[in-house]
This record gives sequence, C-alpha cells and structure tokens, in this order.
Amino acid sequence: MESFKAHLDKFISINDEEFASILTFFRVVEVKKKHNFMVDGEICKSMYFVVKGCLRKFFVNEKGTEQTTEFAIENWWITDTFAYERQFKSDFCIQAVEKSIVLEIDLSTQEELLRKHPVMERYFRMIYQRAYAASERRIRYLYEMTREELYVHFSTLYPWFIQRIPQYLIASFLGFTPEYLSEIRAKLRS
Amino acid sequence: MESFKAHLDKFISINDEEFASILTFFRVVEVKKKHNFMVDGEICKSMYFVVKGCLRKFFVNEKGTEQTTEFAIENWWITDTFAYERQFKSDFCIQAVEKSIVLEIDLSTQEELLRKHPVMERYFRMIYQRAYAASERRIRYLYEMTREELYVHFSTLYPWFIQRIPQYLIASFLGFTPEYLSEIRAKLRS
DNA sequence: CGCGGGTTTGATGATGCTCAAGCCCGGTGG
DNA sequence: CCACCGGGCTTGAGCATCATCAAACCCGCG
Repeated sequence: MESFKAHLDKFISINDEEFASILTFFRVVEVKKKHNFMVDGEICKSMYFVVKGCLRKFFVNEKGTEQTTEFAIENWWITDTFAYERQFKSDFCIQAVEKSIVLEIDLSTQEELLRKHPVMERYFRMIYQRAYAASERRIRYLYEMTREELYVHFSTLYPWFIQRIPQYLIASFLGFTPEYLSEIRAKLRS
Repeated sequence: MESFKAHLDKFISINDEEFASILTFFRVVEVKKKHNFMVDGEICKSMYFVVKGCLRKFFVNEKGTEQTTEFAIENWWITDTFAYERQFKSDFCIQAVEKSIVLEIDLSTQEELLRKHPVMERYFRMIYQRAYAASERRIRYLYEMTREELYVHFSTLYPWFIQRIPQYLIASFLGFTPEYLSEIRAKLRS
C-alpha cells in the first residue's frame, strides 16, 4: 500500500503511524476481470480506490446497451457519489475491466475515519475538488467537440489507455457506437 | 447574509461569533445584469457564491457562439475550478444573468480561512462532493437523453427556471441551437 | 414609429445511429 | 493439430436527429 501513502502525500502530510492507523479503516480487495463491485438497483454502500488495475462505471440504457460513464485507474476513486452520500440505490454498475487491487471504504467507516483523522477531511476536499474540475472540463469537451474530435483528443491524450482497453469500451465511454468508432479509425488511417 | 449562514448550517455547525469571523474573509459584491466576473484569457482568481440572482459560466466556441456550461443560482458556488486551483488563465467567462449579490473569495484568502476555521474544510468537502455528484448525473443525462428529452427533463424539473431565463440561454446550456429549441417547443405544443 | 434583440419557420445537409452481414483471430475441445 | 466457435472489429446501406442559414415575425423600449 505504499502507492496509497505516496498518493496521500501529494495532498496532506502524515507520518507513518498515522498512515498505519488510517489504513485500518480500509478493506483491501483483490478481484479478477469482470468482477462486479456494484450492481444497479442495490444500495451504494462503498467507495473504491484503485491501487492497481482498472474499474469502470456504467449504466444500461433503455435499449439494453451498456453505457460507460467513467473509468478509474491507479490512484483514482470511483463510486456513485450521489447514491453513496445518501445510501440510496444506485442506478449504475461498477465492474473491473482488469484484474485489480482496490481499497474499499463504506460511509459510516469513512465518517469514523474523518472524525479520528480530521486531516482526511482536507484530503477528500481536495480529491473532490479535483474530480469536479475534471468533470467540468469533460462536460466542456462534450459540448465542444464532435465524436471524431473526442476520439482524437482522447487517443492523443491517453495513447497507452487506448492500448490497454478494448475498443468497444472506449466507444461506450466516448458516447458512441463501436461501429462509428470503427469508421472514424478507418477515416483517420487513410 | 443570513441566507449564507442558513446555507452553512446545512453542512456544519458554527455559532454566531464564528460565522462573523468567517464572513470577514469574503467580499460582498453587488452587480447588475451582464456584469462580467471573469473573462477568458485572464487568471481565475476567485470563486463566487451567489447570495441572490444568477450567474452563468460559458465559453466561446470556434464558431464564435457562446456555449453556457453552468448556471449558478442562490446558494451555489461558481468558478473555473481547474484554473482557480492552479491560478491559471481560464478559458471560461462568468457573467451575471440577472442583477446579483455575490460573495467573492480568492485562493490565498480561502487558504487562510481554512487554516483559521478547519471546519470549513469539511464544508467545502461536502460542497465539492455534492457538486461532483451533480456533475456525474449531468454527464449521464448527456449520454442518455436526446436533445428533446433533455429539454423536457429540464423544464419539468425546473419550470420556474425556464420562466426566469431567456430561451437562448436555456438552449445554450442544454447544448443545442435556439432554432432547434423553438422546434421542440412547437412540437410539444401541438 | 422605428429599432433591435429574441423567437419562430422552413429548406437543406451533415453527423452519427441502426441493422445486418462478414471478417479476423485467439481459445477450446475433439 | 485441426475444426469450430464466438467475441470483437469492420463495412455498408438507409435513416433519424440536429445544425446551418436565411428570412420573417413579434414585441418591448427608446
């Protein structure tokens, strides 16, 4: 869990004992590809921090196809924030894209953690601030770019990610059909 | 500023002296319609809390039309979070849609505030968490719904807002042209 | 009364989806 | 080792959604 410590160090300063104590609030989970952390219709109990691997969040639209709205790779948190905060049923699923190692925490444990370690209040403030900022930009891109531009932008920004993830998930994340992605790629190739 | 106190009370508990002290970190700004709080290309120095009125954030796309990405009404914060956090140039503008009263705070003052009143760390954590959750849902809607559905959804959820704001801004916010909004409305009318 | 910003209408065309089919390739069982 | 899946990627035809452009209209306001 050194990578989690290194991650925390980017936002707050804690010593080793403190970190050890903080760690006790989390549960380490190792899962293989396609493992479901969360299923829609059930209470969103936990949030997940990716130590290694990759998760995705998706929903099933009225046509029955899975629509990916978020990926989480190393050092990212993922959950259905709205449902988590209120302990509601989620209408999302969270699934492992690869074999992954994840830290899990549930709401009451997190509250306990925040009480015992108020510095974590600052940590989560910064994490959410960052997440929100990313989200703001993402929304802008969705407004600003055509599907083709989205793909080009994404693949130049994260070429390694394109390699790592199957194309139909990329298409699903960018909000279009695999067929159309295929067309775009063909066009770019020529 | 009782409304700001009432707003804070929803998240944290503070007494009157504490609130008075907190208030000193903010600057109260009264502006009229069309006032520009932020202009693109300039450093994003502050964040803004709307006490009364309505602000919007927009950018100008390559065709020269303004694209609204966010509204802030009473009890909402608004800024270019990414640029604010890093004190970068913003590529957004923030403008008053109506005559408004706003609380302004800049980054170093906010840091000072957080140092003096650590409870505000918790407040902002919750604010960002909420904002992020809203953003997540928004992204889902953008994936899930057609433009027409977006409009119907928005106008049933916030009918009073539709009254309050000119249509071309609604269209801009929902990501389509005023012409198309007009068509949708005509269709719904019949 | 005329001006101008906002809304409406309609014709035309691009973008991106649907559906159906074929292809490629790695894995599995015989 | 080969035959055969079957999942994912590709191709193409046809179609819906939505943008563009131009024009008219409406109405509040100076």
